[in-house]
Amino acid sequence: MQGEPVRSGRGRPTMKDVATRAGVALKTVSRVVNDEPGVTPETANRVRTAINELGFRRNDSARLLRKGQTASIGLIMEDIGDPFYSALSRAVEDVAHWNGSLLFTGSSDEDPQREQELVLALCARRVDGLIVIPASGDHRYLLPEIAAGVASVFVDRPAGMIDADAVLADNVGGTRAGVTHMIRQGHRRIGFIGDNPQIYTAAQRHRGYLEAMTGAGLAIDPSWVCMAKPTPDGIRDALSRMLAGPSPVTALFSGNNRITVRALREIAASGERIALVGFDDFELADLLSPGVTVVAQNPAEMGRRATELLFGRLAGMRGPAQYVELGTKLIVRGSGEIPPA
Amino acid sequence: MQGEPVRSGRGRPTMKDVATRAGVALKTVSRVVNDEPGVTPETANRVRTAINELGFRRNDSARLLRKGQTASIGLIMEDIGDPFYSALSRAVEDVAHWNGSLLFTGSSDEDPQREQELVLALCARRVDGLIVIPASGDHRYLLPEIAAGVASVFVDRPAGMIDADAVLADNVGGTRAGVTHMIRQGHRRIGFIGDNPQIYTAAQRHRGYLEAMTGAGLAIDPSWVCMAKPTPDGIRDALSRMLAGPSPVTALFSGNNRITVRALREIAASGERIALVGFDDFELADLLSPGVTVVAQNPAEMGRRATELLFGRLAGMRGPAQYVELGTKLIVRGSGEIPPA
DNA sequence: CTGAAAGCGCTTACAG
DNA sequence: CTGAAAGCGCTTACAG
Repeated sequence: MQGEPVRSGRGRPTMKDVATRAGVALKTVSRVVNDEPGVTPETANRVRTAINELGFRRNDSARLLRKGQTASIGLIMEDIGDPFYSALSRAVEDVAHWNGSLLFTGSSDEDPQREQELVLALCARRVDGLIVIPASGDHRYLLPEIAAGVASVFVDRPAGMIDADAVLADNVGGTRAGVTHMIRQGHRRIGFIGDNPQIYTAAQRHRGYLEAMTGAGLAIDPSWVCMAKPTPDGIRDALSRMLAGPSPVTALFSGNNRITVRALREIAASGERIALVGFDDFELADLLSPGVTVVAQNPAEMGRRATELLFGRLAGMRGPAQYVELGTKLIVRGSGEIPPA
Repeated sequence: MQGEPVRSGRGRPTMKDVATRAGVALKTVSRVVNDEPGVTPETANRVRTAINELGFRRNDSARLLRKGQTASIGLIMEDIGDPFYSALSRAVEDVAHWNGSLLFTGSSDEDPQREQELVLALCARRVDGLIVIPASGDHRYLLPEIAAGVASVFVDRPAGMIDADAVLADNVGGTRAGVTHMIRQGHRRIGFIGDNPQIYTAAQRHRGYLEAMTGAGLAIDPSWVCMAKPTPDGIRDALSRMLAGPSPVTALFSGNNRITVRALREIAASGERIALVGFDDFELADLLSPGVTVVAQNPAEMGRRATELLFGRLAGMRGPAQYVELGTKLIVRGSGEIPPA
C-alpha cells in the first residue's frame, strides 16, 4: 500500500512534471499524449521516456473539465441487486462502453428522496446523461438540469410531471394477455396481487387485469385484489383472503418477479393448487414443477433501447419526447394452464 | 429537450455568473454555497437569490479537481448482470454511499484485457479507490497506480503477481464440506463440474473436491471431472460422459451458480436421478423439487467487507495487505441427500 | 466581513 | 515544429 513517491511533491506526476523532465513545454507533452501531429519523432521519444520514468497517467477528470463534458452517464434504479435491474444495467453499460462513456450506478430503494439526491449528485458531477428508473412521481426538480443540457431517458416508468423520453413495456397489454390466458383455461375467479398503486407499472398492470376481467364479462370480488407493497406477510394474508372467502379464486396473476416468487413460496407452503401467471420472467421458472407461465418483458432490450436513445440525444438528435413501448411475451410453462378446481 | 439559456453564453451558469448577478466577488459565492462562515445574512441572501434565478448548481467535478480527490470509487466485476455480482454490487454501493462516494461499475466479461482497460480508465478519472473482482492473473499493471495512492481491494479472487488486500470465500473448505456431505450419504463415485482452472475460485474448489475424495480414500476416475468454461454444450457432454462410463457417478458437485443451474437443466432433461450439491446459493433453490442443497457464500457480506476495508485504507489505515476469508454454509434442501442408486 | 490572486491538471487559441 | 498565455469552474491562501 505504501508507494515510493515518483516526484518531489506528494501526489501524482503531471504534464508539467513530464515537461520539465523531458525539457520541453507543457503543450508538447499534451501533443504527445493525445497523438496530435506536429512533434518530431525525437522529441516525442524524449517525452515518452519521461512519461514512463515518472509513471505519468493523464488526469481525465481535468481533461474533461476543460473539454466541457465528462464521458460518463448515470443510471438510477430501484435496486441493482434485483436481477431485473441488473440485467438492464448490463445492457446500459454495454451501450455506454460502446460510446466511450463510463457508468455511474445508484439504487434509490424506491425512495423519491434518495432518487433525487442521487440524480442531483450525478448532475453536479456533470454526467452527460441520465437513465432513470423513477421512484419519484414528480421530476420537476430535473427541469433546470435538462434545460442546462443533461440528456435524460426514463425507463420502465415515465417521468412524473415533465415531458421526457421514456422506454416502457406494454404493461396493460401484457397483463391483459396473461389474465385472458387463464380465462381461456376456464377460470372465472382470478386474483391479482400487485404493488403499491403509486408505482406506474403496478397501476398499469392492475388496469390490464381489470380490462381482461371486464372484457370477459367477469365481476371482481374486492377480496381478490391486493395492491400494496409486497411484503411476505402481506402476500400471505392476501392469498389466504382470496382463498378463504365464499367465492375463492382458482387462479392468480402476480404483478412482478418478486411477487411471483413470494406467491409461489406461499402457494407451495399452503398446499393449494391454483393457476398462476406472473409478470416478468425469471431464471429457473422453467425448472419448477409445474413450470411458471409468465408475461416476459426484456430488461436488456429496455436498457439497450433507452441508452441508445440517450446517446442519440447526446449526438444532437432533436424533436419532441419519444415514448417507446416494448411488447411482452406470454411464455407458457404449466402453472398458467392448471384448470379450475 | 430544448432549454432556454440561463445566461448569455452557452452552458451552465458558474459561480462567476452568480457573483456578477449578486454584485459580489466569486469567493463570496463560494462561501455561501459551502456554508462557510463570515458572510452577512443580507449578502448571503442576495447570493442565494442569484443562485435560484440562474439555476446554478455547483460543478463538483471542478471542485473535486481542486480538492485533489473525486469522492468516487470503481467496481470492476465479471458481469453486473449476474445475480451473484449484482448482490455484491449493491453492498459496495451502500458502503460507498455511506462514505459519501459515488460508484462506477464495469463488467470485464472475464477478459483480462477489458479488465485492465476499465481499471486504468477509472484510474485516469482518479477514482479514490477500486474494488476488483479480477479476470486477469497479473495485476502488475496496477502497481504505479497503487504507488500513486489509488486504494484497491480484491474480492472473490486474490490479485495476481502483486500483494494487495483481498476478501475471499473459503472455497476449499466449502467444497470439501459439500463433497464430504455426499460421501456421508453413501456416494463413492462423485463428479465435479468446475470452470476454467485458470480462474482462482475454480482451481480452489477443484482442490476442495480432491481433498474430500482423497481424504475419504476414494479414487477419482478422470471422466468424472470437467474443468472448462461452462457452456451448456460442455456441461451436457461432461454429464453424459460421467454417466455413461463403466463406473458412472451417482452424485455431482457443481462449481458455481451458473453451472448448477445448467446442470439442473441437463439432469432434468436426461431424466437421471443423481445427487447434486452446488457452490453458491441462488433464488428459488428451495422451491425446486427436490430443493437444491448448496454451499452458500454471502456476496453482500463480501462486498461490504471489501468496501469497508477500502474506506479504511482511504482513511489512512496502514499495514501489510490483509486477507479476509469468509466462511461458507452448507444448506441442506434435498438434492444433496439423494442416496446412491 | 469581503475580495483579488494563484492554482488544481489539463486543452484551446494563438504566436513564433 | 514548439511554446507562452489564457481558461475550464472551482478552492486555497492570503490580504485588507
